[in-house]
Amino acid sequence: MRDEDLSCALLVWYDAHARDLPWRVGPAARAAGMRPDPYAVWLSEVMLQQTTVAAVRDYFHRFTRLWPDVAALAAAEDAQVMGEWAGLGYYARARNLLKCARVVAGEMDGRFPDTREGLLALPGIGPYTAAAIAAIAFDRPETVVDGNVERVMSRLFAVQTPLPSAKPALTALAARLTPAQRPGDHAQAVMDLGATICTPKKPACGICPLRAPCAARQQGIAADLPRKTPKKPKPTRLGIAYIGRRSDGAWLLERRPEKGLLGGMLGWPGTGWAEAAPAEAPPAPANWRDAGEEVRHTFTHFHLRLALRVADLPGDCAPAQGQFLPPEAFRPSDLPTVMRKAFDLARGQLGAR
DNA sequence: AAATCGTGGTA
DNA sequence: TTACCAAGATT
Repeated sequence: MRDEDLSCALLVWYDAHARDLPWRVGPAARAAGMRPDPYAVWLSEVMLQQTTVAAVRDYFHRFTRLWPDVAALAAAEDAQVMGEWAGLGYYARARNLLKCARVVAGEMDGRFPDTREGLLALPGIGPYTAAAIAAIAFDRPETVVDGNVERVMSRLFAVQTPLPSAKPALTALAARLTPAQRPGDHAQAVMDLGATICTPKKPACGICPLRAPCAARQQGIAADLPRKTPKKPKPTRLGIAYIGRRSDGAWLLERRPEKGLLGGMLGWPGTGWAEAAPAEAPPAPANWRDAGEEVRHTFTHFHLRLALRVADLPGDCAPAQGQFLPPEAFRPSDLPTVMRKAFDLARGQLGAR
């Protein structure tokens, strides 16, 4: 089957089966001349980096309600944006989101660049996101390669080379299929196919619009592709966090440094996290007691077992680490997940107030 | 260019 | 319980 016929079959399928997503202008509306808002496309694409649609939906709604356009986001307080991003992970995305919004609002009159090259120069926009915004928001014939596209291409052409080595070859195959007409819909069609039909574990080849030309299906190896080089095992690291509450109800928290894990987010003061057992390092003198239960949490490249200490702190407490935030100045939902888990356990130990 | 950087759902 | 996986970017 010719490449043109493949992409045509894909668009026919997309016209009938496109997912209804909050940030998307569907194929029918698109054909009627509707255009997606580049701000919404950018925001959704950044949120969707290594993140599922299900997890992004509510965050996208909250962000667009709080900040309807790039100028509003650019004017937001850093702490509020980081708090709204909390729980979504990969917090460098939120820091770069703000940087990018401020460049676009401050130096580009609030308009996003409409080319892949222009977009690529902005913070937090890499090869995938630049191509996605250019194709989806501006209908540029750019080739979008994410995990879905890699999977679909590796199966369609039965590429046996394992990822990530196979990435250039898969990109070339995806480029071959990118049509001059409706490249934005094409990009979304491949990703929808990968997300709903050509899934990682049990692909639904029986209802796939590309089942006839698919080389992996012909060979009966669709579910085995793409091959991937094995990952390194995750070590376990240990740490201690100190959750203190002052007599007026204020919590002792710290703003983590911009760089590194959970950068820019709120957290509980404590030890570093290492494979060796940590020594006690209370942020203020007090009667710290063991919370009894530890937090177990898995990050991208290590497991964490976080022991918890809790204490009631005096009104004149002068901590060496962190700062007191009154309860009305922060919500548990402002904390990254590992810190919120710690809060949930410790709050029970400290009792009501 | 290999390592770093989160989280929740799923099998 | 563990491991894998999801619309990757940055250094």
